[in-house]
Order: sequence, then structure tokens, then C-alpha cells
Amino acid sequence: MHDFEAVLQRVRSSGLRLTRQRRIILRAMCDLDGHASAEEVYQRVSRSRSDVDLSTVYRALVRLRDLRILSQIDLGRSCAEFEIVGERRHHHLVCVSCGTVMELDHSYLAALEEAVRHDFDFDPAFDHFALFGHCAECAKRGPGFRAGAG
Amino acid sequence: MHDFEAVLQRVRSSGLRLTRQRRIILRAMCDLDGHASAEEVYQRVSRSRSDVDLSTVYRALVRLRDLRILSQIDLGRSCAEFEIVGERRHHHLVCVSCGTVMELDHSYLAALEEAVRHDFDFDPAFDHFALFGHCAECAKRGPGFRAGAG
DNA sequence: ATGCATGCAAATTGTTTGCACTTCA
DNA sequence: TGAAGTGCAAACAATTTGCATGCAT
Repeated sequence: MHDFEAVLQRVRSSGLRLTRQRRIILRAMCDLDGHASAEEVYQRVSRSRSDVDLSTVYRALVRLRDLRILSQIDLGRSCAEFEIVGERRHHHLVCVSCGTVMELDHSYLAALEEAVRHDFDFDPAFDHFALFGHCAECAKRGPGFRAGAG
Repeated sequence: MHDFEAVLQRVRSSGLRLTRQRRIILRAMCDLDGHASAEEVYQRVSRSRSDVDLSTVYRALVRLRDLRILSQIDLGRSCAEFEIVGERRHHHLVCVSCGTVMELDHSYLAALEEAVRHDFDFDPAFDHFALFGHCAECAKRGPGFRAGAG
């Protein structure tokens, strides 16, 4: 649940052309709580009678991601997922066996971020990333499934 | 550069059938220093006259990854990459603009691993993962390119 | 008006699968 | 011998692209 008007404002000030389709897509992204793949966004916007082509969805998501209005993430579902960039920086714990996704506050990564920046002169794009592993229940049940997912 | 015989031994003791094709693939993975995608492995093993089908390469890589003889990683090249699992746990810093890949010792992630395990009862599969961002040179040159890569 | 965006359809790319045949254990 | 593995070709899914048309600025 993000402020649609605020997002529109960000788009306008970025200079990106605000078309009917992009408006629809942004509305869907704002309403949505969490992530969505291009296909999912497409499904949602297709419900409204003024539908949008799938390729347009793809193009819009990429543009908006480049402007940092959306962030892109790989949650291990073999497709890119997107989310409105909000104020709280957060990341994700993804269970590779049951698919559960938990949020991880950015503070957990602050030290690592600093160390990498200092020691390697490397600026990590730590805005939204996924950490794969096993949740408590699945760990109990024993290993198996997808191994080194990254 | 990994010890081919040692790897074969691991495969044998895992119970996996040791075929001509898998031997060839493993030899290629051992000779190779670093990662390779299925396609790259395929290219390499195709040079030898006793070539291997691409689908066989895919199937072998998956099997070997499940046995933890190989680790799989997404380095942002939009294809899975594989590497022989060695002794030193390490991860990667991937520059999203120039593509440079640097190694990051596991020690950098130890604290995070522990915190996540403790606070979320979540066991991160921290064997080999990629951290995207910008290297010093590219950061200097200014932003652009791929944004939130995860 | 003019250039950026869209729709449509077709192309690409990475990866997977069905099936008859081969081969390792 | 029998189950597991292979080659081949075809299927797939996610994403991209060419091009004529359309619409914000």
C-alpha cells in the first residue's frame, strides 16, 4: 500500500512520460502489498477493461526500475519481481523448500555493507536483496530440494 | 584448478553413476578456474571429439549441484553458473556495470549468518552467493546501467 | 509536431522434457 | 540384467524486439 499520488509525482519529476498504461501499472504496484512479476502485473491490469499489453508491462517495469521507482529482485521463482521503492529499506529471507518469504530489516546488512565498501572500495547495491536458505520448519524436515541457489 | 581424482572420488562415494559424459564434464569443471554456465561447459566439452549433448550437460550440472559437488550461483548474466565446491567458502562481489567479479571471503558474512539464524530461526544457504553493486571505477564514472539487481 | 510509447506478433534465450536407445554397476 | 543416463528433437517459459501506429508534452 503505497501513496499513488506521491509515486506519480516522482515519475513526473523524473521526466518520464506519464501514459495511461504506466498509470495503470503504477496503480497496481501501489495497491499491491509486496512483489509482483511482470506476468502477475499483467494479470492484475488486465482485469481492468482498459488492458495493457504484456510487452508494455515489461518495458514499463524496466523503465521504472531504472528510475529507482521500482526495485527488482530475484526471489528464486525464475522470474524477475518488482516492488515500489518505499522508505524502509528491507531485504528478504527466502526458504528454498517451501517458498516462504520473510522480511529482513536493512540494519542486518549495515555492517557488511560498510565492510565491503571499506575493504574493497565496492559499493553494494543493497537496496532490496534476497537471501536464500531454509526456514525452521523445513530445516527440521531435513534437506533436499534446491541446493546452492546463490 | 581442482583435484580431478578427489572429485571423482566424491562422486563415486555419493552413489552417482560415473558415466563417460560426467567424467568429461567434471574434468572441464576442474580445469576451469571459476564459474561456467551450462552453455560454456558445453562449449568446452564439445571441443573434445567425444562430445556431450547440451541437455546432458544441464542434467549433469543439476545432479552434481544437488550432491553439493558443484555450487550454483547467479552472477547477473541471466543464466545459472556453476563451480566446483572447494574448501574455502567464498562469495562474490559483482559489478553491475562493468561485470567485474571479485571474491569475498566467507568471514564477511559470518556475523550476518549468525544473526539471521538466531533472530529468525532461518538457516541461510550461504555457500556461495553474489552481491551486486558498483566497483570503484564504475562508481566514479557515475550511475546508470542496471539498477536494483537484487 | 515530434519523439517517446504502445500493440501485436514474431523472435530469442535459457532450460526442460518425452522417448527410444545405450551403458554403468 | 535392470535401473539410471544419454541423444535428439521438440516443448517451454520468461523476456525482448521490429515495426507501424498513437499519444503525451
